Amino acid sequence: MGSRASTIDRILNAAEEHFFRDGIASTPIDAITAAADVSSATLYRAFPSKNDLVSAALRRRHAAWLTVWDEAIDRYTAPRDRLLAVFEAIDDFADRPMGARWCAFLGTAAEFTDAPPVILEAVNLDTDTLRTRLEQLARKLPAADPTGLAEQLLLIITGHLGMRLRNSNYPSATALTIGQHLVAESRRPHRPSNN
Amino acid sequence: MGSRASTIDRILNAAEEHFFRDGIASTPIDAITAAADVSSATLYRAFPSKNDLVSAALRRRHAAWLTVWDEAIDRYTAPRDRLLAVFEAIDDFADRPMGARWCAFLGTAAEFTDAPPVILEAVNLDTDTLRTRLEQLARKLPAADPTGLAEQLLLIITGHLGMRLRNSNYPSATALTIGQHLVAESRRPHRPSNN
DNA sequence: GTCTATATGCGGATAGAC
DNA sequence: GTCTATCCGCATATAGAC
Repeated sequence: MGSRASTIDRILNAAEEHFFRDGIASTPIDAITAAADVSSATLYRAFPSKNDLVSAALRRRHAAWLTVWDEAIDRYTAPRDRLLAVFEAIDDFADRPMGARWCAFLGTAAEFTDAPPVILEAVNLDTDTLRTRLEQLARKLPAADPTGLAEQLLLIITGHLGMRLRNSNYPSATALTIGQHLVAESRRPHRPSNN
Repeated sequence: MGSRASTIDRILNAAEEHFFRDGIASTPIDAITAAADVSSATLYRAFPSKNDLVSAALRRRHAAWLTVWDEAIDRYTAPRDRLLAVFEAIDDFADRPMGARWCAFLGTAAEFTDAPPVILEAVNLDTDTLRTRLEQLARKLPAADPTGLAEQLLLIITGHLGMRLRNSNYPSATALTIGQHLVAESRRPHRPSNN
């Protein structure tokens, strides 16, 4: 404390804050260098291109998200609660200083039609991790189709994040309620819908 | 047929196709003028600025969406089916020639941190119409809380559209299944969750 | 109404000194 | 490693002719 963050950390802090709040295309490199208090030459020495910087910021952010999520999961013991803790984790993550406007990964995916490989991989890593870990958690409870339940929850999470574009402080209650319904419903052995 | 579309229509066609597939910031005006086969002076005569063109394209698209949605609703008579027809309409709309990569309105909202008023209004119009009409349809069936059900469906719709960013041809089956569950569940009189 | 030509400003990236 | 200064290309928008 008191000692200044390293050059690279300052750049990544500024990148995360600006890219994922204002958008990548809308954030000139100058905004990053100014916020990090480094020259453009220094930035380009550490990160060969703007896209490389985006990728690095996404990867660091992904690691931070997994930590927050793990902490939320570990607050509970019942498998159902540990699965639904993801909604609490999303709130916790958004409350951090560098919270994105809606979702850094979806936002990045939305900005690129053909994302460069370094960026595409970082985005896909997030999706894959979400899906895989939701499925692992779903397997711990008596669900007829854990894979399907995980997919449903992934859609709900994506929907909740997307709702922030329609209303910047969208509350998480609706997503949580739907999640609870789906978990309850998942016990039944596949009743294909004509109610 | 055979007669060429009007200048304005050609511009709007090109705008819709490029803006909502490639992104607004990533689409230079030159790409629009080239596709519409007009000069930049002609475009700026019809639309004072790029933002005005974005707004006009959004408004025309919104009207087209409502038509497709109405057609889907009118294929059914049962209130439940008329409510869930929104998922069919989304598929129909995406299958059109000028289908967006995920959603023109959410995509536009994602690109602007502080959207100019003309654009913000066009985006909000879409959200408001979705919410209002879902609620009207929900009122026709025996739901304990039609407003809440409409909100849940809006979140599902947003989630389904957002999933296209994770997987460009995301099937609508998951969203429809969740929608069916929620409609079925909505008959019960508010059982707040500890199952 | 539509064109050609251009003014004007900005953004990503680099050269070269220290 | 970090700086200052700058190259180069591109994007929005306009002037003025036809």
